[in-house]
Amino acid sequence: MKPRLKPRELVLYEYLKRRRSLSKEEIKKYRRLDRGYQGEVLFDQYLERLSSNFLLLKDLWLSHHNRAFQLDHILLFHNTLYIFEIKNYPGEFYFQNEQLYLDSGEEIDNPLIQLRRSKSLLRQLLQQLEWDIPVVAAVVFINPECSLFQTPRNSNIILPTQINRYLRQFENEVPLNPAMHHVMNHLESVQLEHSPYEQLPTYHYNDLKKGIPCTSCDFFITIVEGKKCRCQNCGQSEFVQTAIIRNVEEFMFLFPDERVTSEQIYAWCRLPISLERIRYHLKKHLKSKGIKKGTYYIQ
DNA sequence: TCCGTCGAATAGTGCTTCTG
DNA sequence: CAGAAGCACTATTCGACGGA
Repeated sequence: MKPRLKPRELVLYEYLKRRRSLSKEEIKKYRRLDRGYQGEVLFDQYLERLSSNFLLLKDLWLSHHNRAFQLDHILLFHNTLYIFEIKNYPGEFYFQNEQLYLDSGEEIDNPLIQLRRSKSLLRQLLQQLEWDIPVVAAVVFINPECSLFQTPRNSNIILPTQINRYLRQFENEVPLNPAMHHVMNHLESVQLEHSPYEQLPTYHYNDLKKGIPCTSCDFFITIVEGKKCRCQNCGQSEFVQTAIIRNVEEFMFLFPDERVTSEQIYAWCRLPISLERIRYHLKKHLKSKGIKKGTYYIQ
């Protein structure tokens, strides 16, 4: 099973939090994204235990009549599609009049409404292609510390304690209809590249702390010993080349429009090593474009 | 056009790992 | 175990740029 990729927004926050302070709003958003991602990874682990009579699509953004919708998990069985929306909320919640509230009484978005919309749009998308495939949808509250009260009956909500029992229904599935491969390939081919609702925080090169963050404690690496560099804070050591390339990837992610030159990366890594050494690794791990002055590197 | 500066390429060095 | 091969790194060379 292909590992689930972290959403771009989450990766961006992880990079930014090491290099500048986040605002309260940014911290809130970062935590929400991280929790969501952890929930999806957790559900992936449940699915890994299932037999192999199904296909799985992860993290698809689709669009039908200009209305975008996201599907965390799509499972394709013999002749049915299952879509699951994962909620990793910790704490206590209750339903009242089709609305979802925090224990404190604050109303939050009802995932059932979002799910209903996704299901409807997916079904329309399939119908347009003349695929008459039933779609089953459910919201999975995956956090073991989540309690839901007054859950509406037949509401397609799966609570943490019900997940295993729910998934057991798939154990005796008949072999997959080969046509489902076409459905999967089609859905993959029409997926949107990014979330249309993605709101990336703004940041500027000059505001970001330069250096290479340690892989285990985020402290900036300052010690180079031979081929390895070491974190002064936790002692974690890493090959200089992997640390540089890791930091180059981060630079490319943060500044996709900037050219990766040896000088640029020399300043970005801020390691006590020569510019030539940086250049050596760039040349080795990336493709160089241009000659002499102005040479830059691409993946 | 000349010349100083900057920056990339390249040849060379020393160390490690592989192989017969 | 010795020589070959590969790798990481450095010193030097060479070319481009730009100001006078």
